[in-house]
Amino acid sequence: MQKIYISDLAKYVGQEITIQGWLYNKRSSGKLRFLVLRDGSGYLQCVYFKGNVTPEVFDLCDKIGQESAIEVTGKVKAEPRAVGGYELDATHLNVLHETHDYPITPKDHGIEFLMDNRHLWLRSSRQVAIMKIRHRIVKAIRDFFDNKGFTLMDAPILTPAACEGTSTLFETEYFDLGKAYLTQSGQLYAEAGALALGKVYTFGPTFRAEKSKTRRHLTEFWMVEPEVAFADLNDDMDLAEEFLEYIVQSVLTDRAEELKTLERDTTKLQCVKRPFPRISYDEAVEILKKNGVEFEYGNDLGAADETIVSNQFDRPVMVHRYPSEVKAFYMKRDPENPKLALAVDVLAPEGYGEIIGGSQREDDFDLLLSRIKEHNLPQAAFEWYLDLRRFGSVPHAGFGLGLERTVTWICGLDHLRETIPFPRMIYRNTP
RNA sequence: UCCGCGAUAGCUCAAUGGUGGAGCAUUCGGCUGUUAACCGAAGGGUUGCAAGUUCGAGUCUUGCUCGCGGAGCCA
Repeated sequence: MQKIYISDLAKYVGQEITIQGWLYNKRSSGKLRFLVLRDGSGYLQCVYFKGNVTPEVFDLCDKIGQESAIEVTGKVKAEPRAVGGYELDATHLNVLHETHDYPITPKDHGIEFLMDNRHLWLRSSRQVAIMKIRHRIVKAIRDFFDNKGFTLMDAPILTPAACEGTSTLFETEYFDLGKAYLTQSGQLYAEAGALALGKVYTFGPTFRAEKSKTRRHLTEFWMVEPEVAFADLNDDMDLAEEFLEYIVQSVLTDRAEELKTLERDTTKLQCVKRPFPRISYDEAVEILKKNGVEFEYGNDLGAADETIVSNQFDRPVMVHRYPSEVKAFYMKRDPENPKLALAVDVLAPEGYGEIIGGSQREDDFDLLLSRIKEHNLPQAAFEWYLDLRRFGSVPHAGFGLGLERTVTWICGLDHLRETIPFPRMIYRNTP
């Protein structure tokens, strides 16, 4: 008997096949048993009619519980009444592992219970859809940069010191060398890479020990950070908007089914086409004032402020040239106004907030050194980084995109904890 | 860290200071087209922990633990 996956059913209409999977749900009506099978590639309703199967098989249908591992055999038929459009006229049922009392039932559950059972929750159709979209986004990220001649050059996860000096770091002992820290950004290493290879990107997990407790923060999250030599802030924004358009359109094209499962309003995603609006920090402050917000010039935009600004547009908006005081030490000052940093934040629409933070980097040795001193950073730890300005320094720029925030936005979720298989948050590090 | 809310059956939730219930799940029975199927029955409880007020506490008070929502910080 030919063993196939549910995703390939269309090719086997009228043929007898076997599928291995798990019992997702079960319904019955008199002499009929409807077993809904999932195999990771899709869902299939298997119909067992009492007159077509042995009494043993029919009894088994009643006996096995949700998530039992099973092997079903029968004839594939097109069936408009069934979800997915196909159905299995089943004749055999082989139980590989009988299961009872599976915790996650078809009714509602609370978030604490679901998070405690994250390892099982991942089997639910909604979580499967999110993971497939996450994977498609990761693939789009890699394809985009690979196709543009970027080299993937990953940064270390164990680092000797803070990359930015502000965020709190996870600390660990490192043999006889004292403390090491889990990286909070691969950027500084990406800069070294850009001066070696021209165009690079890092893509990996990063860690922040901030005691953030919101729907937009994880202590461990994935970030992709491109870095380009001979690029300025405008080049950086050009790259960011092309990148985001590519990601969103890839998901729209290839994960329509999953977006439907999530009941995502895709008309909002279809708007994500170049060019994106570009406004300065000053213009953003004007928008806030027009909307009656009491905003003190010089502060960073809060979550509510970001929502007001992004609600003015139907696609991501790029806010550039922030006051340098609220931005990181390595960002280059605007030559036309040294109080401003050549930074850009990309705010996702629909209130999803910042998904990208980027900048043109300070490429002048003396200015960078003075910033390091202003921020009270240990100069010795940054000597290698200063070397990048000692030897062949050139204008360069890059940005970081938070993967989980991007998945949250594209999936239309209200919390990013569902976008990573096993979220790490301030009050949770299990399972 | 700060502000607010919560913890009752395996799960989701009810219960005026006065005999702790329902739906789902489970078990049993019924139905030849179910779509979170439906109908009937049964089993299932140290009301988060500790103390206090009261004739009497799931309910009121205090402390603790755990969690949720929001803020700040950020991607």
